[in-house]
Amino acid sequence: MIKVFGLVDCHTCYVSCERIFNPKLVGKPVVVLSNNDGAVVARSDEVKAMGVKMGTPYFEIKDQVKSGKIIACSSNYALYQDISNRITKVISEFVPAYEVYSIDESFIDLTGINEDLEKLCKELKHQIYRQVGMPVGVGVGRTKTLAKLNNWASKKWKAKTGSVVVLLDAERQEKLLKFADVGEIWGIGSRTNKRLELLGITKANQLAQYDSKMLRKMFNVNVERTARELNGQVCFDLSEGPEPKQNIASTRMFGKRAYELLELRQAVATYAARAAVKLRKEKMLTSCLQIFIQTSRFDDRPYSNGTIVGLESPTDDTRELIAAAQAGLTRIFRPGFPYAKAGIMLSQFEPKSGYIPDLFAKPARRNADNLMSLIDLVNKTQGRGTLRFAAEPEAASWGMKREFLSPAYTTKWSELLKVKVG
DNA sequence: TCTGGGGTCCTAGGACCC
DNA sequence: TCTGGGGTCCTAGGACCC
Repeated sequence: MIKVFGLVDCHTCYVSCERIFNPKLVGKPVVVLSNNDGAVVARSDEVKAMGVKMGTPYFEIKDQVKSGKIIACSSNYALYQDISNRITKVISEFVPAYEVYSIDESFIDLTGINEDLEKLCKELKHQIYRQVGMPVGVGVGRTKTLAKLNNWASKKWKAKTGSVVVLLDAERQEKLLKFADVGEIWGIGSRTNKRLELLGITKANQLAQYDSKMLRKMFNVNVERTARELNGQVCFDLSEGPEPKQNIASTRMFGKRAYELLELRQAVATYAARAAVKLRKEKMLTSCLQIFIQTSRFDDRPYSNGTIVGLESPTDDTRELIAAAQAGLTRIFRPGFPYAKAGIMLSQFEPKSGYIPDLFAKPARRNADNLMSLIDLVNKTQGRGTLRFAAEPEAASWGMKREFLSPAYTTKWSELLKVKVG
């Protein structure tokens, strides 16, 4: 059976999320800022037209924000995730199989659907807009890589007002490959792009025609697969259901430099607790915790260090993880540096169900499971931070800056949108 | 002054084994 | 001058993604 893949992608996702609940932002130049209001992570079309690049540091556009030329929003991931979940629900009602690829993209499997696919995708787009308020584009092709590229084309080809591009016959697909730069292809990043240029490969069709065995030799198996996919040969299949995570990270830049061990201890405890929540959500136990601290990479005298702390026995107990993180921190902390960032990473997981501690393992603390479930439940229903460990401060000097935060419209009762009638 | 966070996969190279 | 040849496993780092 010949496969058909689609890619549904939210148009300027975070900006559109903000616009759903604040229609005043529609048609205006809007950016969404990263954590700590550090840099631009999403731009509306109006802002793109002004020449503001992705990743621009906030201070470079501060004047335009102050003077009202650009509207800034702090990122509100709880809101974006909630919108994303609603979109997934609409998709799930439309197609037999799909893969949530990221917060703003999903692959859909259209194989064997005996309908006008363009019409079907337009209807899907329409329903997502009607039910959730999110504008999306859809690209359809013989492989994931082609679906991605066709989705890109849906934004580039002005004639395609419907934002749905379906290319299933080789000739029409080839036309796009001739038009698209290799750098636009999914899986070809800036490094590979530069090296391909040296070989004289600048357009997607040239990569498709290049000897794939040579590509494997000169680059790696992924570049080879990407080239094959451009020819319609499926190398990346749909993966249904999220793969179990292999790593869990919680890392943050500080809102303000931290110098004292105490500040870092608090930060690290907060991150460890956050990672522990994610771990329990995955229903996994970890036996390896990594911790790192670093000054800003723009500092004259940078210091960066990390260490690995093995856990005595696999655990998902926040207290164990905080203790391990503190032990690691003591090893790598050096006084006198302006620390800008710290982080925790967990790895080496095993499923919690069916875990049998070995005879000599350190026993889990009493009632650990009940305590952790209770904490998670309270924090989920009453808001993050309602219950926390003593090592985590309520408000920290190094905490996140979020000057332009929108309300939690959909995830906190107290911040539900109020509608006036009459 | 101010520059994101969280992932995955692949590869090269070292350690170790017989 | 020449200096086994496979394996496996692990890790750090690179490259990519959104």
